[in-house]
Amino acid sequence: MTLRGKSDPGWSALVEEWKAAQRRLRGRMIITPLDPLPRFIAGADCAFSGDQQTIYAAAVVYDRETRRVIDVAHATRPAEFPYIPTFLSFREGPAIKQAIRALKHEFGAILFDGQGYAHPRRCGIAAHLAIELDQPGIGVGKSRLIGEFGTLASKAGATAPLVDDDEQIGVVLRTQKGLRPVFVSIGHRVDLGSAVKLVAACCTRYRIPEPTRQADLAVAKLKRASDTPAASSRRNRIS
DNA sequence: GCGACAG
DNA sequence: ATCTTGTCGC
Repeated sequence: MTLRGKSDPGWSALVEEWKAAQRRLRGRMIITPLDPLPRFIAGADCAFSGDQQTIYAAAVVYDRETRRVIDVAHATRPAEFPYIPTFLSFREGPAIKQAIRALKHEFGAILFDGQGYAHPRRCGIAAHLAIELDQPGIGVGKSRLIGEFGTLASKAGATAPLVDDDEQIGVVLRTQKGLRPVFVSIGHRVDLGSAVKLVAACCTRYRIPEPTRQADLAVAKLKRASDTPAASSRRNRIS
């Protein structure tokens, strides 16, 4: 990217290009039940180096039967796109896709950290990446991007529809009693009912479903190992 | 014009 | 996302 800020002439033209790309991807979205719910679920997440110049991504494959992570893959790339609300996938997408493609074990669906359909153009990061990878994908956001929702019970499993412009775009799901809910929306090759069931089925004792949580833990380790002063010194053979 | 705004 | 330990509250 050459233009760096909203004050640069041509910024709005770039924004329109990005929006057009999202609308094209949205046109390729396939909505269908995921049945039966797959046993092996991939999860992906990313983190940034202290100077913000490097993006670390991790992907895992989680076995719902044994409740264990059976595969982990990493990717490290330069961060070349800024964080702009509604364009998150342009920033994190390349690294996350690379990590997912590096997985060796098969999986039947991917859980992403962020919205899928629950996006202004119905193409959040989960939809964007799942469509490009042409794999079943689901968005699991820790907070809301758009949409309104009512009060939901405080017990685990409580849900409320997430609505935007008179359309249901997702489900607000409380995964643990008394904890803040997560925002579930479809990405690709799933329907909302299947998405919510799968996310709920991937939850153990934490707010975040295991595939995504394990990916978060994995990327934290990667970051620690490559972004730490001590680690850098060791790599450079300094004592 | 004034907020809101995934990670 | 990231800066950051203990601490107040259900």
